[in-house]
Amino acid sequence: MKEHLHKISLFVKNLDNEVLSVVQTISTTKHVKKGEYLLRHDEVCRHSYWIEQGVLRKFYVHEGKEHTTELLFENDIAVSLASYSLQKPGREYIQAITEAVVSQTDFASFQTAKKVYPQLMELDLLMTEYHAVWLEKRLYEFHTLDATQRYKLLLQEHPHILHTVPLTYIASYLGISLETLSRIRAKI
Amino acid sequence: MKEHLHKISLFVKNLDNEVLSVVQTISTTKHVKKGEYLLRHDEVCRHSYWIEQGVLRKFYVHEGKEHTTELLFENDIAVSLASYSLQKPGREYIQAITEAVVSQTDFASFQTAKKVYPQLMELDLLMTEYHAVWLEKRLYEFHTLDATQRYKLLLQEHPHILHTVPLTYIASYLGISLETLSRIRAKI
DNA sequence: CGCGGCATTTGACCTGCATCAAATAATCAG
DNA sequence: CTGATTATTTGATGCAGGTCAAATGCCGCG
Repeated sequence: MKEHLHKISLFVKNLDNEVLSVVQTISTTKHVKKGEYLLRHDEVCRHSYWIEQGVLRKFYVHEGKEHTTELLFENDIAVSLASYSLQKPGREYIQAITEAVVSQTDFASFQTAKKVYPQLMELDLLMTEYHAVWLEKRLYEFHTLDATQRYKLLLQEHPHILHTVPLTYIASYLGISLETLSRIRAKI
Repeated sequence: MKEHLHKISLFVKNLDNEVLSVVQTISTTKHVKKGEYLLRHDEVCRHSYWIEQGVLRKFYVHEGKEHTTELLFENDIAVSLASYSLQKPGREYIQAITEAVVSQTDFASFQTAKKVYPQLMELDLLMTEYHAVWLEKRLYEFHTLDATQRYKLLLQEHPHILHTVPLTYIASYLGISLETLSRIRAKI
């Protein structure tokens, strides 16, 4: 995962100034309050959000229960891909779980810009590849690690997570009940 | 998922002939025998395989046990993304589970072609988006459906699967033991 | 300071699926 | 056709993690 991120940031570093300024033009900075939603179930995801500050989560509701699919931190990109890529309503919510600052990019504008600047098409590809590989990793972890191992790994990858993310969301992200998470924490 | 595939095939239909012929040039047809491997653990995935005929599977081995991550049919593309996108060794195997015919495209050549023909870059993006959305769907199903429901859904989406794919691989793909699959089938 | 409301823990019990072992059934070479 | 081999089923048992309920801790606030 590290290598992928490195490849992307290298690519961004080498972008032409013209391209960078175009991206600037079609993006706007947005301040969001804790608890605020950037996307709701059944809405079309018309923006991608580059997180400058704060923590967001992505989740869906199934049988009255929230399932957290992603926890998003600084420099992550929040977008509901299924909805975004086809511009049709999706099932996911995107919510700020702390005060946050995001750079919002409009889907349509970015689409147009990509046609004019192939570099942006390539960047989009790189980021989508990264997302796909991340999803594969997540599936892999669910199939090869038990709850305790997944919790430990999460702490390792995000040492500060306990300060910013409530245990409910962590449990949900790990795919376990709050009670089980509590027992895991008691044990360690 | 259907819409995504439709979008992709529409895009391919509208590709310039020049671009199509370039793709032809950098691809070669390959006949693979049942059981044959197109990729092994720790190898770099240097090709993508467009399946013209037959069935393949993608899997990895963890603690001596095979985990099937994908079952691939006609018109699917077999590639180990984590390995392919960074051209580094990966954990996955790709194996033919029936006699098969695939069109093999070289990574490096495709990379070059994409730079020359932005349409190919766009196509790659569309396919990668599709793959990512498919992975999200798979995660969703693991978290919201029990083993029986997943089995039924698989049959619904691939009615002929029982003819071509041994139960071992189906169980492994569903993330359950062979015994559990057998009990599910007895019950229905 | 004490109270109401939320977050977290603890306990008792349950269930889906894994594992191990053994019995059948299907397949195939000779 | 027959015995060996592999695929599938059936049975017995165990366990990770779920659910429900109750207890405890932790505020902010009047």
